[in-house]
Amino acid sequence: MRYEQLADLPCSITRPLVVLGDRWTLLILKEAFAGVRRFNAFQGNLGIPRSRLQDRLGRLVEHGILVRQQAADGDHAEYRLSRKGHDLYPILMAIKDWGDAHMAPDGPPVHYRHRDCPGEARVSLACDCCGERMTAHDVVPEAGPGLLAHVDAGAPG
Amino acid sequence: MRYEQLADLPCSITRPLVVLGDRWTLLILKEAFAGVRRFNAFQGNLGIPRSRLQDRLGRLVEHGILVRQQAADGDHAEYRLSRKGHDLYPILMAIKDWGDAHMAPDGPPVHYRHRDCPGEARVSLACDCCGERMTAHDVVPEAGPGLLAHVDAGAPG
DNA sequence: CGAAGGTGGTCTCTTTTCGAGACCGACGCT
DNA sequence: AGCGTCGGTCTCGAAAAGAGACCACCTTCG
Repeated sequence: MRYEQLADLPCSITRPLVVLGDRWTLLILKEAFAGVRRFNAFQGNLGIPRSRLQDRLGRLVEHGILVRQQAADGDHAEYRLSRKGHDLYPILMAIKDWGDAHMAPDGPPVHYRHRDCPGEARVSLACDCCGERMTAHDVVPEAGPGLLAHVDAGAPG
Repeated sequence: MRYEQLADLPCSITRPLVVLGDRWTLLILKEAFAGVRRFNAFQGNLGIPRSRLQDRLGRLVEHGILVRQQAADGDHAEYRLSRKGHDLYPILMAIKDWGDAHMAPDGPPVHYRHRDCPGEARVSLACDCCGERMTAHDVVPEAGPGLLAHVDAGAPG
């Protein structure tokens, strides 16, 4: 039970990771972005045990990342990305960039191409004020409103 | 044993996730980016069981993401980010952006500020050719050299 | 009608992983 | 000697994952 409590920490990296940080969740979401919507499709594509998939899909629905609904044409279930889920795309693309750079000795297995353009999707870290590119060295952490609210609410320690 | 074999798939999202996709690994790396280098510091900050930490650090060193060395001044061990590890930063920042947007009702707990600038680090997905901002809808997957090499090498199926 | 096949979903049983905390040897200090 | 800290190891009970059978429901097709 200790691990789940990490979600209470005032940290916007830790909190998502408690939801996304496991063996299968991000893989399921990757499939969802590839257009997969059906239980058996997720299961077959990933080789994930059915009970595990059931659990993970349920958790993602609980968190509002996926939405479960009956398909319009038939009556089978569909799992679709919500807006919140859709916003996870940069995370997957950042992983993709790293994978291409460091785990793809033969070059990228897949190009994530820009529609109607020779270019390719790439993630970049930049300053939202001056627009300059940034790396970890350029970053200075500083307390924000969420931290103050957390302290005011009587955080332990 | 099935799960580890996902690393053989020609997919630059799947392969990193087999390394990074678990409860603790990305949290450890988050600490590393925050400047943490010592075993006991990782352990204390995260509350991770010592044996687990030992295992994870070892795995990250094996993958060349962290480098273990004896500290110059003393003789205690240090774990530092390699170049490869350093390149993971955009992933953590993408997670941070999502956490700020969807899991921080009181606002960001921490601002990742640009040094000497009022701005803040933000991840964006853009085309590396025309520079246009992109979302999942603008992306078209297309076979790349890594996929062809994988097929030529006699991939199953 | 009844069999076949697909759907999402559940249950059981075994193996693997995780978590908590004691324990260790090496080193430094006093 | 006595104590504290360091990274690291060991044990053991608890939790999670994996495999695969099983289920009810619905279509389709003979």
